[in-house]
Amino acid sequence: MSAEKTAITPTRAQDFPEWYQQVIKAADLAENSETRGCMVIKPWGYGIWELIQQQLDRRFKATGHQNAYFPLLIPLSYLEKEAEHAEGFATECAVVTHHRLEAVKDPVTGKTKMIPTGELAEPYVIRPTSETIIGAAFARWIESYRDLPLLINQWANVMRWEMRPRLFLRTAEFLWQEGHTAHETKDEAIVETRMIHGLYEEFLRDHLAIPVIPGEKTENERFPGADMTLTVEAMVQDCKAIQAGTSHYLGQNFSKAQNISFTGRDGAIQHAHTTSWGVSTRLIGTLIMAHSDDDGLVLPPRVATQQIVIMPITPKEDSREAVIASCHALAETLRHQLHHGEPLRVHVDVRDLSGGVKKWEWIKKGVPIRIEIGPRDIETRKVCVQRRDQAVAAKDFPVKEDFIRQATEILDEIHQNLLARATEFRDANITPCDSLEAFNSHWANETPGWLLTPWAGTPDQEAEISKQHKITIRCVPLDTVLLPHAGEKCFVTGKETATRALWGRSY
RNA sequence: CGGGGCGUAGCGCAGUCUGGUAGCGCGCCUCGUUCGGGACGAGGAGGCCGUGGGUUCGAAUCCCGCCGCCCCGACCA
Repeated sequence: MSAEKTAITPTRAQDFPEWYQQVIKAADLAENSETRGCMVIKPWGYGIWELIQQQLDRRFKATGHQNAYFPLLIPLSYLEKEAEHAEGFATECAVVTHHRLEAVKDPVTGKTKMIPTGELAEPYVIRPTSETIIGAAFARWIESYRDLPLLINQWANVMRWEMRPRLFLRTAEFLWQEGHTAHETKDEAIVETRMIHGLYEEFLRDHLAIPVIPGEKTENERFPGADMTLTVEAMVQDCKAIQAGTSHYLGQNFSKAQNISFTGRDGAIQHAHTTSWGVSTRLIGTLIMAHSDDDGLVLPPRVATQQIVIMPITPKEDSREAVIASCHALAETLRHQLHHGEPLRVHVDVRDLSGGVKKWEWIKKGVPIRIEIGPRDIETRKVCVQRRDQAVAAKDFPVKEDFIRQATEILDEIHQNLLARATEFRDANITPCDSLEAFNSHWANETPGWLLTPWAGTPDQEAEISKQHKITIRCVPLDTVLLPHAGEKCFVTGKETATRALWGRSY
């Protein structure tokens, strides 16, 4: 076996999209289902989502939001109320038109067919997002300025009839959270929109170890019906951009269309200012592409379904029981430790498989720390520690008690290493650019990084450049983001400008 | 939704041109030898060849419809 052999074929460099699919398969995260464009999320993948959910939910609650649940099916007429918004979704919705199935037996073949009957007077749309149905509820619930702000979040599935699905990144049905809030004033609504934007940025950084560029979408790229769309843009290992989360200020557009109004402090009827914001199972696709390597998945510790896997090494029958007991005892001790407020997630793999097979399985699944304990380790009171952020062959043999003490620190160290690695990669692949010529030639590269340019162009100019190079303005980065400067004059119009646009290919 | 490719065992594929009711590798199960390591040997299980129809004595193979998947576009909150 050659030293270069990788657990995943092809490698990232050989065929990135195929590598991505193979990582998902090797880590047993998800698979395509019989239902078009939809995936089955398997336990190892769903566990990641549950952790994302729990940790984000805690942050939403801490910032004053409450969870609620709204119907999956939205009356068609609700979408008709908000024209601009509805146009943005119209072509990709699944529509429910019947409410009964009738079993009909074919007299010739004897086979039973199910025929939809009972056509609905008004069809329902399977929610592509819930602005309209939640807005209708808000219209009922809000009467006075005293009812504001109304801060609601929903964990749900939504459906968009995607033409080109990709596991986790773009599936027809996906899981997400959608926050919907209503406020008395524009300022308050914008504070909310920005607060959530910041929350997403921190979550990506501190929980998923993904450094993002926070910024605002241009008018062309905005959510249909929004006055302002904020985004967090992640760069993955083929230098493409992934919009990892968005937060929208919807102005009074939706509240006027849906009559979300209230009596103000001055007694006058006013329309509320609303926001909406969300992240989805796409985060899982983003973290796979951001961190994984040619041996498979690499999980950031805070969202690892299991953080530590202990593998008993039992070469001799007479010491077998003692080794396994020792592994369980260590696991139990570790489970009593807290890592960012949560008990360590530790698994003992007692399956009767050869050690090498087990070890590689957990490498491919991306477990942050692997522990091996054999008869010799019991005698020396040491444990064999291997880390997913280090070379496969790298091993450390600390005294067991020392490891127990250091376990949570090692997890944090792994997190920091992943974040540092991803940040370094991102920064190396963002280039300042203020010349049209350099800009145009840049996109001929095989995996072009992002360009940061001074920008004062029109939406039409933006659209033309986008089409020409198959790129988009990912965002206009926030002032607080420190990126290298590239002159003061727009690379297209030559006008002086303080605005910087970040261009790139995206998923 | 346009252009191309493909549906045969859990996975990857051969067989299709030149019809004669299925084969290889990996995986899986059993036994044995191994084993601080992605082991080896022997034996075994598993498929109405995507689906509906047609041609034929006979169809994985030929013809027509449908469904699904993959790649490239268009679309993508």
